[in-house]
Order: sequence, then C-alpha cells, then structure tokens
Amino acid sequence: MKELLPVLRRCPLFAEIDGSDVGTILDCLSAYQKEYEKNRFIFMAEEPIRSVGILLSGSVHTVQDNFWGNRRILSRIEPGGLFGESCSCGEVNRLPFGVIAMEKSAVLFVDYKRIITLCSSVCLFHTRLIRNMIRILAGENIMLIQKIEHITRPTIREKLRSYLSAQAQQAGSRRFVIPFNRQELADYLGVDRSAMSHELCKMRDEGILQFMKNHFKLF
Amino acid sequence: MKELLPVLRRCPLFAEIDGSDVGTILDCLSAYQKEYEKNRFIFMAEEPIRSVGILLSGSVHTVQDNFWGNRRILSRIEPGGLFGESCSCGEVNRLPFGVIAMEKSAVLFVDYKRIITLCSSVCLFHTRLIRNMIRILAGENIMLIQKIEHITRPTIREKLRSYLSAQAQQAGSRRFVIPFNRQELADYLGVDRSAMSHELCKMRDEGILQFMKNHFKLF
DNA sequence: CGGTGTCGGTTGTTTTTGCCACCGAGAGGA
DNA sequence: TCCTCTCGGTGGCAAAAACAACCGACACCG
Repeated sequence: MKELLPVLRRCPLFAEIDGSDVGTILDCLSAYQKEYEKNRFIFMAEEPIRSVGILLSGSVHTVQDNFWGNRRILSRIEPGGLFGESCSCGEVNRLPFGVIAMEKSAVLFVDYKRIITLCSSVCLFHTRLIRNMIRILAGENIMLIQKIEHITRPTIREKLRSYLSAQAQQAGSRRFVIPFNRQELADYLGVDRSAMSHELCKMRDEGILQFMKNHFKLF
Repeated sequence: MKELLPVLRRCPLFAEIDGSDVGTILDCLSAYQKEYEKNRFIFMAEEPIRSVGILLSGSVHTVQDNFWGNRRILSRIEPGGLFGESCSCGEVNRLPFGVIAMEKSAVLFVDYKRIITLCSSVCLFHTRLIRNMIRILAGENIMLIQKIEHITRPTIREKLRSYLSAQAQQAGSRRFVIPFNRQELADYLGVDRSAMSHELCKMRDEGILQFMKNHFKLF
C-alpha cells in the first residue's frame, strides 16, 4: 500500500487530506487494486457501474466504439485521475462509454457509495472527500465544455487551432507535447485522420506551427 | 416568497428537503430574485462568476457566440434547472459560455460558497444540499457526454438520428416535442440550418420520421 | 537479414456540408 | 387590409471533408 501514496497524494479526491490518513480512508472505502494490460477494457460500455476507478499508473481513454471499428475518444486520463465517477454519482447506472487501458495500467477501485455517504463511524474525512468530489465533477464539466468548444468548430483547421491553443495554454508555453498520436487525435476531435494530417501539414507550410511527432510549437 | 415553492420543490438542489425548510435555507444562502426580458444576457461569457442561478420561470440557453454572429448552443435550461454551477464549484472563475434568456424569465441567485461550505450554525441542510449538488453535477456530466455523442456523429443525418432518438427515449414515446426551433437545433448540433432542414425533409420523404414544427414522430 | 506492424504523410475521388439567396406561410400590429 | 417579421423549406454552387489506397520511415523480432 505504501507505494500508492505518491500518486494518491496527487489525486484530487484526496486533496487536503493528510497522507497518513489515506490508509484509513482506503479501508473505509473498501478499496482494491487491479492491473490491466495494454488494450484491455477496464469498463465496457453499457456495463452497470458500481465503483469509481482511480488511475495509479499507465494511461486510459474513455471511448465510444461502434461496430464498424470507428472509435471516438471522449477523454484521456493520466495517473491520479478518476473515471466512472459521473455515472456513479448520478442516478445513471449504465456507463455511456468504455474505459480502455492504453498501456499497462494499475487501477484502484473504490466504492462510490461510501464516498458520498457519511458513514456512521468517526471517519470525518468524508466531508473532505465529498467536497473534493464536487470539485472533480465540476472540473470534468469544464473539460467537457472545452472539448465541445473544440469539436464544434466548423473546419478541421479551427478544431486543431482550438485544441492546440488549449494545450499550449495548459502547458504555459508555445512548445508542448500532446498525449495523442495522429489517429487518436483525430478520434478525439471527431475527424478523419488523413484529412487532419493534411490540414496539419498545410498549417505547418504556412508557418502557423511546427511539429515533430507529438511535439508541437505554435507561432 | 411563497410563489417560489412549487418550482423549488422540483429543483434538484432541494430534493428530499422539506418544503417548509426551504425558506430557512434560502436565507442561509442569501438568495435573491431577478427578472430578465427575452434575449437579455443573465451572465456574459468570460464574466467572473460569483453565484449559481436557479431558473424559476421561462427558459434560458447557455451559448457561445463569436463575433460573426454565429451561435453555438451548449444546453437549454428549463424551470427548476441550475446554471453556472460547474464554474462556481470548480476552481474556474471565468464562465466559458454566456447565459441568455430565451423568453421573459425569473432567476433566483444563490451564493455557491454557502452551498458547499458547512456553516457554523445549526443549519443541517447543507449535507443534503451538498449531496444534491453532486447529483446535479454528475447529471450535467452525463448530459454533456450525451451531447458530445450527438455532435460527433459523422453526418448531419446521424446527428439528427442520435438527437431525436435520445429525445424519444427521454419522452418515453415515439411522439415528442423538441424544445428548439430549426435554427436553434442547428446551433445545438453545430450544423448549418439549411443543410439540416434538407436532411430532415429527406428523412421524412424516406418514411423514417414525421414532423410538424417541433412535433416529431419516429418510425 | 527479411518479415511484420505501426505511424504519419500524400494523393485522388466522391460525398457531404456550408453558404447564399429566395420563397411562401403564418402571426402580429397598425 | 397591408406591412413586416419570423420561420422553415428549396435550389445551386463551391468548399471542405470523408474515404480509400498507397508509400516510406522506423522499430521490433526471430
């Protein structure tokens, strides 16, 4: 359990909670850990959901696949991030997306009901947990709104500009690394990969930006 | 204040709170009421936000306008619905969208800090309020994900199918009324109105659906 | 070394969409 | 009644995107 602490301290669910108390809380939430290989589904779409996942290591995508093999990427989650919480906390019991490991990943599952329910014991941390959960959900909301802002732009070029600007702003620099390869970025923005690649190169030729693999620089 | 009760009892923020206690809570949240004429902005985009709005009557849209006059509609809010809560509860202090009254509307503003902070007095309702807020935020999340599901469909036809199916499911019937006119629906789905109108009529001619104004029937 | 797989860029064709302009129906007001 | 405004459908045209196919670079592996 000790090796969990560094990442859990970065997890917004445990913000402002002393590291020494985390163990107690995890017991209280009946937490358990599990490993997933690359390309394994952690949650399948439409699955009835019963717990919240906290990513400990690796990376996962929330995705919507159709049976033609097309994939749409809803969001990417890095270590410390949560998934499944919007369904757990809402009254929705069927996940409207799947969660898939993009590389070998470790996940900590916690019982969501125990997060949002003040337990009868003296576990006072719930108050903090609940407030943290509100921040997480609100932050998720903002992220989704920002994503909608990207994908509703009329042209691929503007979608790219919107997305890349946001990335630059987030990195606090004109130079940054995006967490997607081309196919994934296309799936995230909901466009065709080759058309996007084409547009990206045109923008480079016009001197708007430079890139090498997922390293970008805006001008 | 009495005339507020019927709508506030339907407001998810006050779910499972006794009607007779609502008055006390509103005092505690330093609530105040305000009226807006049609097409008036309640919140402007980029405005620093300080309170949560509860729609008492009328209807409002959350929108993103650009300076060419194009509008994208993020969501529509009906009486009992909240707006601005994702920003208030997150650490984001600038609204990434505007909120505009679509008709003469009445709004109750409450101080969000007082919702998520347990006050030192004996006001025990905060626990309930906070849990309700979690549900609201999670529900909002699901709604946004569903919206993304609609707008990332490859063609206008599929966007329409996705949206209309969801409406039918929500109404629990093949016959339903949508809350948008054509221009608004196009702005909501992020497509061109005339192209959408065209597609809609083609679908009608193919016998997939029928409509009259905003009354739809699917087959 | 050859085989295989992934990734990203390129090209060409076809479909879809956005854009613009117009028109008719219906509502509302003077 | 006439005027005006809004709303929704239609048609043409040009731009954009999807689709599909191909290619080279590179890494990995036996």
